[in-house]
Amino acid sequence: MNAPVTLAHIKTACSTCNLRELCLPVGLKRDEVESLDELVYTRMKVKRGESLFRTGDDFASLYAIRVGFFKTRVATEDGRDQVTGFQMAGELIGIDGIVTDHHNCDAVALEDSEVCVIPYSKLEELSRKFEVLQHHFHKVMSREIVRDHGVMLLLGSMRAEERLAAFLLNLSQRFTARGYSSSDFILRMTREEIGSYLGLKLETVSRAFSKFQDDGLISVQQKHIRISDIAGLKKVMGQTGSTC
Amino acid sequence: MNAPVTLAHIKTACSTCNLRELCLPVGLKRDEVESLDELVYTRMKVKRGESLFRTGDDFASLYAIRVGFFKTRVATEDGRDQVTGFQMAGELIGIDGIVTDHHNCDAVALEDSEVCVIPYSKLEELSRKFEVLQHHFHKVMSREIVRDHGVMLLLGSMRAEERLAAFLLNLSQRFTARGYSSSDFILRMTREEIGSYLGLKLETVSRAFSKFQDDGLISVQQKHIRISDIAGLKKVMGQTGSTC
DNA sequence: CGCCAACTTGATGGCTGTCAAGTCAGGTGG
DNA sequence: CCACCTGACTTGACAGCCATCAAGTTGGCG
Repeated sequence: MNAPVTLAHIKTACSTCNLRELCLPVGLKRDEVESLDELVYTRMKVKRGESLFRTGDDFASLYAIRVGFFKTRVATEDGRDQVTGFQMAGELIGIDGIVTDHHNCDAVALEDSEVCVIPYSKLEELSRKFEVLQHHFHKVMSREIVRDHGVMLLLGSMRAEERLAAFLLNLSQRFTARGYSSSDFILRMTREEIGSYLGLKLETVSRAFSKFQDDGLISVQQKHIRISDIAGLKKVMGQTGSTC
Repeated sequence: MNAPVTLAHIKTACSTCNLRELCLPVGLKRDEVESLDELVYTRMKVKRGESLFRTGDDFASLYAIRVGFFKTRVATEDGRDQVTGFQMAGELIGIDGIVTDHHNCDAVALEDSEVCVIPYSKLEELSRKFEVLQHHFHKVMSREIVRDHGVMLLLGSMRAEERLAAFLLNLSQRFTARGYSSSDFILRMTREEIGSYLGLKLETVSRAFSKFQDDGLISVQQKHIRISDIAGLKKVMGQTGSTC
């Protein structure tokens, strides 16, 4: 009861975090999770609109999102940019920095957020000790690669409405995994950011939302989305169009 | 001279491989590279058109390309597919399989090829022993993620000619790194495969090649490409078009 | 109450997909 | 050695999807 447990320690313990079913500790046993506790020294708050890191920043840590919502984006010299992902609680960002020791994208908070700072050198060190952690970390990176390939498929071969349907279904599924409604949620990003992610202009995104609403698949009220016909959305995503 | 060195051993030693400046041993010291030798037990030949692995196959190994050229592709149930990359000598494929213990894409040889088989469990085991190997493997995965983000940028925000210019410049650079001509090479893939990778139809790819030739940037003779104006290609890639 | 960013909706145009016909190169068999 | 065949490629004509430009609406916030 009176054990010398500091507030800071409580605050940063993976073993007591309510995200442990989603975050790095996924699938680890109780004592293994406890070994992770020493991985996370600090937490950081990032206000909406602020960057957690930017392209070119020195890379030192990965970040596990504890609360909030981020987007990552890459840019070219000539001003073009592309949203490469939207990340929510329990997801890990910053892996892009390992290869060059500098970050290769920007991570921007889309709402007031909080992240666990995971010093990368510490993660490598613990990975050498704990096989399960090592394997889990490799899985996280592999999953990101597979996810990226899925986005390529979307960008390379789907039409506007198919892309948006896929996007909504993906969000829905991820909200479900976090215990939120799968059919009723608030978008944290603008039409323009959705468009950038999907390779579309904001007007096209807006039109597709309206179309889905007219077709009775969803109802849209600005950022508030309610999905009324999941099967219908899946059908939109699946239809190849004209080619037989 | 008469040391009992088996042919098999010679054949699979990273420490004597002429790709060691490109492959897993990149940046490792001599004795560290030697520790990799036990990582690679076998080599495999894959004939042109054959698959090294397919979606759904059990995952057990990564593959380092020793000779040849591959494409990887993902597909949806409804028949759509997308080439996610072209891999050449010294590059590592199969990472997509870690997350689910099953491969998540197909890897098809575009010419008669040879790969080193790297048992994944062995790689994890050695990674726990050798910090440098661990870090290097993480870098390989991180690089793949960063590369994928670049492809997303290409697919999401570039026009047909910009995409093809970027593609040619990327190939050129990778050939250079392997000691081949940067301006004169044979494409191993068809127009359709290039199109799939770039999110374009084969006719559009063909037209863009012809346009580049008319503009004096390259000369095209079926699969034989000669780049005559690298700077010109870079300019094509850089031009944002109309938006200012 | 007014301002502004975000969003919606309409009109128009262009890039690229689609369909079609023809060319080229390499390999096979007579 | 030549004719033929096939897959890959090129080129043209046309159409459709989505970008662009423009105007108006909504909702949040000072």
